[in-house]
Amino acid sequence: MTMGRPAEFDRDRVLDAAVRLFWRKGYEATSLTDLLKTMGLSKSSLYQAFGSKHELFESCITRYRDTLVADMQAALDSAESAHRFIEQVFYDVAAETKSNVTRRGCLVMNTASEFSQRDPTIARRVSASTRAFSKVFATAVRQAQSDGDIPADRDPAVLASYLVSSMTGLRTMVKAGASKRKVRDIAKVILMALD
Amino acid sequence: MTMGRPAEFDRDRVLDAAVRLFWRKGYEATSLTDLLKTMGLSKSSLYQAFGSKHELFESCITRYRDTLVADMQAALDSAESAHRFIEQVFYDVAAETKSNVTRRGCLVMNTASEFSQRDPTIARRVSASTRAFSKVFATAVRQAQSDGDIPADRDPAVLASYLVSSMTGLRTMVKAGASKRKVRDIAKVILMALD
DNA sequence: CACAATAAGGACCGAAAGGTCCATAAGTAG
DNA sequence: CTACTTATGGACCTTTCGGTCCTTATTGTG
Repeated sequence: MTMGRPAEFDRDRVLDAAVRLFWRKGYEATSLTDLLKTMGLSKSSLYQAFGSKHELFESCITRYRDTLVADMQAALDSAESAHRFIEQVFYDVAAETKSNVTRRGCLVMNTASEFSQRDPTIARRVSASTRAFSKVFATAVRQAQSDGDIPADRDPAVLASYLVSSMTGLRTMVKAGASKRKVRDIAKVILMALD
Repeated sequence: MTMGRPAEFDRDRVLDAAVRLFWRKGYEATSLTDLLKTMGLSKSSLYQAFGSKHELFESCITRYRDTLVADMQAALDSAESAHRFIEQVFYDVAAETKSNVTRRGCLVMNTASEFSQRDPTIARRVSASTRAFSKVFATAVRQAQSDGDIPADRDPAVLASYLVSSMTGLRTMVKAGASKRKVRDIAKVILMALD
């Protein structure tokens, strides 16, 4: 079996570039030309490696989800406490207010908002990703409960969903132009639900 | 001064049709052809009456905001209490779970998510609309405070922003495929912040 | 009735969309 | 070195995009 010519690009690297682009501009507003330029490859390469714009997008959602879940898990593991981790996640959103680069919400929830409705394939991925995020939060909540930072009688799954929902809302507020101050005030109220 | 031929369509009627379409599909995914069909008018009429797709969208945002604010205000006025009004607004979101027609979030926040970033004109409208929604909530909070249903020491403006943020998150959860049960559970946690 | 003013229909436009295809380049395995 | 396999670049294609413009229809006004 012969191997043929090897690709000149690293799949994950160019996928990350595509993720960033979709993340910033959404699916519809991102053109093939945009993608080609950002990913630094030719049309043939893109189609051969990823199939189509739509399939590329699906791969991006998956990659984004895997990366984010891993990052969250790592942050949780290295946090001084699970409760502190949850707090930090929300206060970090306030930082997104300033920087232009990060004022883009969450790719998964942006996608839910943009066209989860019209596209069953995407809908399934969005739903799966939401569950994955929720799972990390649920772990954090349970941990915080055994630390005594969250009342033991609260349902971890419900609180986790609440955190995902609140996170989504807060990041959308950032996109809507809320000030750092306002974001922090809202975060404070959100976190009160854990007491 | 002569008057010329009168338009065959009612401006607000066709605007409402456009609102519904943009609301469901977003800006980019809505084509002129879509709009023409839904609004039931010819290309010339649309351009003459609304200028361009972009200007039409701006008009839609404004119309949506005015309608929604009026509806909210009316619901608040006719509610048995301000606190009950707030509760109802959130539990109503759970109803959006089933019906296909209303699984579309809030046009303003969808817009914030879709392309508020890239478009200063839209960003200003989104921000203004967010403030308008917040204002209604703030009124409700103050009213509920004087009713004794919300502690008097809470900041009405902050709570109002929190409600807008939470509302946005919750409606996005619906779009992401959350079940009615889950939406109601989250709503319950959200409302706890008012106690 | 004639004129002015506006609406409506639809042909038309350039640009850009996503996608295909083919010739050529560049590797690997024998 | 040859044969085979895959990658790459770019020409090309169809469709649709938002938008313009000109003609024709329809109304109010004097």
